[in-house]
Amino acid sequence: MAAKAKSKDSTTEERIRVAARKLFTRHGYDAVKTRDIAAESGINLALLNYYFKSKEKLFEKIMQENMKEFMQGISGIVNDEQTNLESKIKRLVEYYLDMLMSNPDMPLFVLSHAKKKGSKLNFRETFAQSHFMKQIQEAVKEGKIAPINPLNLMLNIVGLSIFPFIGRHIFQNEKGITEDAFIALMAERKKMIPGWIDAILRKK
Amino acid sequence: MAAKAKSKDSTTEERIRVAARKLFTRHGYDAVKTRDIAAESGINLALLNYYFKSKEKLFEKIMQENMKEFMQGISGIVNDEQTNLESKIKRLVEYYLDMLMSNPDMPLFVLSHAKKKGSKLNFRETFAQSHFMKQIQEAVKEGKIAPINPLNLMLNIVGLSIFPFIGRHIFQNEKGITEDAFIALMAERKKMIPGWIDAILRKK
DNA sequence: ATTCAATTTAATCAAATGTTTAAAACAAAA
DNA sequence: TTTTGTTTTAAACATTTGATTAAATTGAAT
Repeated sequence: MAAKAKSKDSTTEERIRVAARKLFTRHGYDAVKTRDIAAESGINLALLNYYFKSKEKLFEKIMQENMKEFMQGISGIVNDEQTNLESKIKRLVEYYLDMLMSNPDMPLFVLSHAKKKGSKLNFRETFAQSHFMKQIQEAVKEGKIAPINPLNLMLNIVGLSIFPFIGRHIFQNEKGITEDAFIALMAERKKMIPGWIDAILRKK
Repeated sequence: MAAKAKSKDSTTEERIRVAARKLFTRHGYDAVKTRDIAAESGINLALLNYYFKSKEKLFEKIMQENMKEFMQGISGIVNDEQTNLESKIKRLVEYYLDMLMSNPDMPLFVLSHAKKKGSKLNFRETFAQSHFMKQIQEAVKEGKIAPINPLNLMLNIVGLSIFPFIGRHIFQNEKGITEDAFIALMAERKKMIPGWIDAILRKK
């Protein structure tokens, strides 16, 4: 029974998928070979084609998963009619910081592959029809916040949240900060970014 | 004479270097094949090895060039003792926006490869000993700006400047904004970012 | 136990890839 | 014109790569 439960938790297909996700997310499509994935998942090379038909098909699957995870929580937040603008901004920042703390390679992967057909990722579209966008426009009209191009606001929220993960290797190395310091820095930013965005919005 | 002048402007080595820079910057190391570079530069495949010894050596050369360009103007700006804090921020933003408008693929390349040995890119180090850093610390001490971790300030300046280029494919596509709109958006940000940073620094 | 389907294995295949080789072509100097 | 050095060319090489194949093994149903 224990053996059966273990088998259920780790099917061959699942092991391949997990290994592929790890490698593709970190290194991208071309740098990762089918033999790398086979080794990482502890399977025979031919099983990759047996279960996923081709390297490319496997990659597309991983790409969809990553894009979905990157976007998944956003819709709920930006379309929630029970929260105000300030709260939405805070939740967006928290969503990204939490997600990326557990998967720091994700944004670089997502942004590197956003141009591929099939990626189906459109920030602008997601925000354009949202309740969040309405709230911004109303606040500008009521003079509660400084006029700002909604796309710029979106870029600022996402950029301030994501950029440190994308760029972490340019300051996290032997001459830079440690892994622990990076984690502390991100925790600090998680708290500070909503305030920074607020300052930008209230700029005179 | 005209033929001689032309030959001087376009040596085989130079043509290979230019083609390689274009392709590597856009697509990265593994996705670009030696035959791609040969085709792009209009040379015989073996010349790549004749002039640069190996694909890897050529890539390292391109990587150094790109890293250098990415960092080159910064030192001058952050160590200039004749300009104040506000002016330095403005010039940093302008430096990046101008550079990246003419080479939008650069940041993704630089950040993707920052972890490779030989990349010799360290933001934190560049800023840590700078006059800019001193100015920040003094301004905080004098209560002129809100206390802020200098690394966070640096990340905010660079992130707000660079992120739209890194992320442009997630909002610049058939369902998103046009190339012209992107250029206009960047021109707008070039003007707005210094003010946003200022608002962040003066946040109460 | 037998049969059939599903999964796994190891070898093979065809094409791609970075590199090397040797000869041809070119350029410069004597 | 000849010699020497440099550059270019096309073919070949050795290895890598994604994919296929056929047989063996395993698992499920009868």
